[in-house]
Amino acid sequence: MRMNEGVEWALHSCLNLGWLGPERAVTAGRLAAFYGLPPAYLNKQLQALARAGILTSTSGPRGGFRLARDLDAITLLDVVVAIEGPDEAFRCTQILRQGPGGDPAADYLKLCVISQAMGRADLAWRRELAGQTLADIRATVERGYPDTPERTREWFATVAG
Amino acid sequence: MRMNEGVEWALHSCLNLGWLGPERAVTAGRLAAFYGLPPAYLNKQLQALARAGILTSTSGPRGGFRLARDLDAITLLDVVVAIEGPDEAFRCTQILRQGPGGDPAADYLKLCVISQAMGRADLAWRRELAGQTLADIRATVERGYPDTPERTREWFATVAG
DNA sequence: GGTTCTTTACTCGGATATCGGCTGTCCGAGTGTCCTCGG
DNA sequence: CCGAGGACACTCGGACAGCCGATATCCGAGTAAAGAACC
Repeated sequence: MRMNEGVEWALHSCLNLGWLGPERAVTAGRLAAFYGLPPAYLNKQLQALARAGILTSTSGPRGGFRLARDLDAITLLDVVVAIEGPDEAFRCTQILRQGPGGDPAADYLKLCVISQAMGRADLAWRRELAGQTLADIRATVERGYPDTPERTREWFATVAG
Repeated sequence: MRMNEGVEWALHSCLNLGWLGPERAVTAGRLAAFYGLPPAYLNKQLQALARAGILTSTSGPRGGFRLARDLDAITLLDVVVAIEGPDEAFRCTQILRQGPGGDPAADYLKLCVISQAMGRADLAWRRELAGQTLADIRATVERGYPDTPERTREWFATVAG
């Protein structure tokens, strides 16, 4: 049960986009170079964010990605779902159907007590993720490392891309 | 981010072992036949439960698996960790080290705000899993389906294995 | 000089290889049982 | 009849393939900008 590595990249990239502001679009290559990530693969993740409506993408020269809305309207869950998909980790395969006394027509996703319990745990996880926005993260970072926004802007302004 | 299918099998098998009682050991083949699962693969999962101290295993004729302790001392988290391993789903790769201003010696597992936030979500998930024992599950099942214990015992007693 | 058209270079987007881990299977080590043989 | 020894069959345990999804890469469609040509 390993989460897609792109989730981490996407979260950090969204934060960076937040510090850079929505004026300019930033290419996947620039965002990848910031952390030394494979550009084409990060591009794939950013595409997923665009499909989910978290980013907007523009092609051509001076194109790239920018935030579709402010960071306080983007939760951690939004990003995770955009990359990982909406399915929960535990998937009940309804093996009770195969057992003695099992009803092939029953919906054990709802009936199976184990499925319910695992669903509650998944819900607690999602609730925690949905309770934190990227603006919260940004605020915490800026409180602990006040020069991060300026350094980030500087890097994207000076380093050739 | 898909959970190992063996977790579902392990949970259901532990419940069945709880209904059958600790007097007799039950073979992986019998437990697998109950749901029509591949016997050798279920055996692999049960081995993991034995390594984790949830089950005890005995070889030879009249051997098999039995519960190492009562169901009220086995949480859902115990079973999940036994099958999936102790690592959490989100693994911070500390990409901040590679970025400008990154400290190669810093422990970003603790410092990175994103890592902290994802860790909190994982903790909420684990807390929910640890808060429910298999005895709770058993009680809920018996409340909704009172004849399940007897039917299960009957099946294991009558069906040849 | 201004406007329009063409060329150009750049970026996203999806299609295409490659790799690791879950899924599934098989055979050997160990062990309890049953039978046989001897006392 | 009773006990000891041995053969046997059964089960776990770990070692060995197969397959699917994540990882990583590449090339084409579309586009905005820059330059050239024309008015």
